[in-house]
Parts: sequence; C-alpha cells; structure tokens
Amino acid sequence: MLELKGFLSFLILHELKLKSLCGEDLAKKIGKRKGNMLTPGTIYPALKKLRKKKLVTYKRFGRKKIYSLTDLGNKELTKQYKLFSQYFYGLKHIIRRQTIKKK
Amino acid sequence: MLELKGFLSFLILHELKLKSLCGEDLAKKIGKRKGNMLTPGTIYPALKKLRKKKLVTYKRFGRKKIYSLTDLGNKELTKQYKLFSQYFYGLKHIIRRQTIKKK
DNA sequence: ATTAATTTATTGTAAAACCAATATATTGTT
DNA sequence: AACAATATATTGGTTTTACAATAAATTAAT
Repeated sequence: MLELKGFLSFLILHELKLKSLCGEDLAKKIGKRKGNMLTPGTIYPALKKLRKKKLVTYKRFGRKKIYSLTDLGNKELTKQYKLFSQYFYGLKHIIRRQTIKKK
Repeated sequence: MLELKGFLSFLILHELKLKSLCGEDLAKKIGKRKGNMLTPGTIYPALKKLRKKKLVTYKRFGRKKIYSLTDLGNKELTKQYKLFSQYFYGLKHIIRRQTIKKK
C-alpha cells in the first residue's frame, strides 16, 4: 500500500523551505501527510543525513534545534522539485485540497 | 537523490488505467518518467506482484501480454490517488508541463 | 535539588524495491 | 529448420527506509 518511502528527505526539505522548524514539529507536520506522526527514530536519522550532506543546518533555542535549509539545500530542493515534476507529470490534477485521514 | 522508489506499482496502475499495455511498453512509459527505461528485472516482478494481488490481469496477443486493470485494481488505484494527494498536498504547483531529461 | 516533561538522538532490525545478469518462451525471417 | 529478434520471466544481491525500543540531554516545576 503506497507509502511515503523514499520521499521523506524531499518533504523535509520542502517543509523547511516553507518554514524553519525543530525536529519535533517537522515530525508532526510530515506526520500529518501520512496520518500519524513520524517517530524520533525516523525523523532524527533523516535530519542527521541531511546535515551531513550540508543541506540543512540548525540553531539552538533552548532545548530545541531549529532546522533550516542551507543554500546548498535550497539548490538541491530545486533539483528535486524538477525530478518530482518529471516523475509525476500528468498527476497534477490528482492532488486536491487537503484531505487528511487519520490512520 | 530523489528516486522513484516506492511509487512504481502506483505508476503502473496509473498508466494501465490510462491505457492497457504490455510489460515492455510499460517499462518504456514509466522509464520516460525517470529518464531511462525500466529493466525487465524491475517491471516483471512488479507486474507479478500486482497480478498476485489481483490488481492487474492480462491477455495474450502473440508473444505480448497486454496488461490491464481489474476492478479491484481500479478501486485500489482510487485509494492510492487519495493517499498520493494527501502525501503531496501543497505540491500541486510543482508539477509542470512535461520536462523529460535523459539521464 | 529532585522530579517530570520535552526534545533530541542512537541502535538494531525487518521489509521492500530495484537492478544486473541470466534464462526462457514465442514469433519472424531466410 | 535454423537463427535472430522480441518479449517475458527469474534469481540473487545491494541498498535504502523507516520503525520500535531505548537512551541522553535539556529545561521546567515543585
């Protein structure tokens, strides 16, 4: 059954482009897309990987780390948007107004 | 780098809804989306899995097997369209007119 | 200062997806 | 019939992913 697999990093970059967020909030935001919050074991390794690739960075605020896109991350996201578009051309009309269903 | 992983079956169902196709042609069609044709080792196991789930069926014509959606496959695709929409809401505008790039 | 709550992080694991290489089957050509 | 071409199929292996469980770090509350 269609999962989000493979597009997690893409969505993280996308969300961070819209707004800088801490790991927790990212997990909630992306979790909404799939119906249930991402677990820490999902979001943090993903963020670590993106950090390692210099696509995201963070600033501490209290105990939170607010993640944001780096310039490199921005460029990468632009590339990935193109790929996304290429992969799913003809499916534009499928995406309708937000219809979130809880799992 | 953003791959098509995880959405192959979804795209197969989608293409077959548009038009019944043999494995070879499916491999080409979906291959266009990712820049290079799917290998037999990719398309046939995928079709087999879908057949096993009764989501697709086929009719022989000469040496070709023309695959098409079953009723069940059609229902399943409808569900997956909803999931797809949910996963990628807010990304509608990203999908632009066909810009296929060869690998 | 303890304790509780929040946020971040790690580890191990299991499943899946896809490809490369190879094999099989069918049809077309001479 | 022999050979080439086309289409289907299988196998084995690598990589990736995300989760569950657990741990650590930081802050807030009393």
